[in-house]
Amino acid sequence: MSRPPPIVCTVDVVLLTLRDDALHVALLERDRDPFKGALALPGGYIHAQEDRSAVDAALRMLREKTGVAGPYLEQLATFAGPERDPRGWSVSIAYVALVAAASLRPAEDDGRIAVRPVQRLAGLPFDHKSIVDAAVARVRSKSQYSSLPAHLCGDAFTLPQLQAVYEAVLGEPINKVSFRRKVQELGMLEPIEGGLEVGRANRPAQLYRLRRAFRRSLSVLERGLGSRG
Amino acid sequence: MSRPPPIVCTVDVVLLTLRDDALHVALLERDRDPFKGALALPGGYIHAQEDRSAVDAALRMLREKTGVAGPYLEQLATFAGPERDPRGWSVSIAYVALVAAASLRPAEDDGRIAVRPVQRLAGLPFDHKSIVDAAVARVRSKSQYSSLPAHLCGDAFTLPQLQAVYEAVLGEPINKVSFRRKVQELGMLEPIEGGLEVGRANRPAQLYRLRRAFRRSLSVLERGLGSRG
DNA sequence: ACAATAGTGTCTGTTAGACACTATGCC
DNA sequence: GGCATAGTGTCTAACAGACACTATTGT
Repeated sequence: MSRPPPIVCTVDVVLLTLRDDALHVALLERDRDPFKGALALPGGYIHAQEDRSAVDAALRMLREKTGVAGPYLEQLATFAGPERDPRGWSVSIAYVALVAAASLRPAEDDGRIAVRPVQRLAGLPFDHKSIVDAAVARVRSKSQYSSLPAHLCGDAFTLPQLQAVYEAVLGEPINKVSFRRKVQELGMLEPIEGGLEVGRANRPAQLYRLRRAFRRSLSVLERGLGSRG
Repeated sequence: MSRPPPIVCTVDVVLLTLRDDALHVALLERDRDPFKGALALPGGYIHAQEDRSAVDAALRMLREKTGVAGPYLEQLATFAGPERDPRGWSVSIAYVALVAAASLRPAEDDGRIAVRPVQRLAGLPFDHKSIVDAAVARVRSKSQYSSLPAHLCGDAFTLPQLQAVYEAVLGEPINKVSFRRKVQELGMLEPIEGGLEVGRANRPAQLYRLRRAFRRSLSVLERGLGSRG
């Protein structure tokens, strides 16, 4: 009765990025059974000796398996039950991480990860499809009223670029004036002095970056973009 | 490397109710070490043989330890780390449950539970204070744009009563007209035919109940009550 | 000059809150 | 009738979206 039951406890990370105006998820080929050889979410056992927290474990998975360091990261939900893993009752603490597309290139070129669109995902082992779906839903929902999509951009970006990211995530066009009002209200950006996008045959756009305070956290609005989604 | 680490895996429930216009949490006296005798959240080990999921485990805790059956229940977050439990690295999947105050009376009268205001909580063992704080924050946040507070009411209630519940949870007065517009928009209520609140020296109020579809789920608005929180 | 996109000013429809009014019970 | 609270009509201020205009680059 007072002896802990034999429950497997893991952390899985849904690492999302934007490519070709569509959300993509980073997957790894499993190197052991069950589902050896299948593409699955980066994840693994918590190391009680090493990890100081669950977030810590998630960051370790990302670092070791995908080379990604210091991304935006938040806990998604915990998936648990006797059916989700053929080895028996298991618990997976799932996290969502967002990175700029460029951050995934090295690991992808090395063949260490595969990047797949979140639509048309099939054949994922365990309940990883459900976990990805939950992550995408969370990201879409939070994008309506927070600075979250900015974490899909690189270090410097223009407002039109940021708007395109919001539109890709939300899946609908946004009014330019409203968008800029909201970004102003969010107050998470600072202009880069003298930084302009160059090389195109039009008026260059001002470059911005995330303010230090919002590099790994969010700015949130009372009322979001008025999407009727 | 492939052997699961010795991690304790538990479920804890923050069972909230409204009393005297203030959120209260249900606590149990711990009957064993660590923290024997202290008031703590209802919780315990997942029973791999018995529980079909984490929600299932949470419902079992509630039923066995507080007598509460069929409340509104949602996953809150998972708290994990080496410090939160003196026995070592532990994982607690935390849930929030809401019930009408009357539902707690039997267990409270039997001395099986203690009901305490969520403000002025002190001396909780483990990281239970943090868990309660997170639960309260979640409830307040979600109350701004959903039918969640209705689960703190009994089976039948009037709109003025429901508004008082929202105001107690949100901690600020709400405009009557706006409130009724939002409730209408949420569409989670149905009037009880011929049901009127009686016995008071004024015009009686119409009684409502939650529509069947919303008995254990939420109705959500695009834009919430315009609180400037 | 022209093409193309960045960025802004302004108008209008929608929505939320204030206020006041009517409705209906008990005494 | 008077009191108290339920429930509604309506005005106004705030806000979001549409539109059009100006700004600034490369060619």
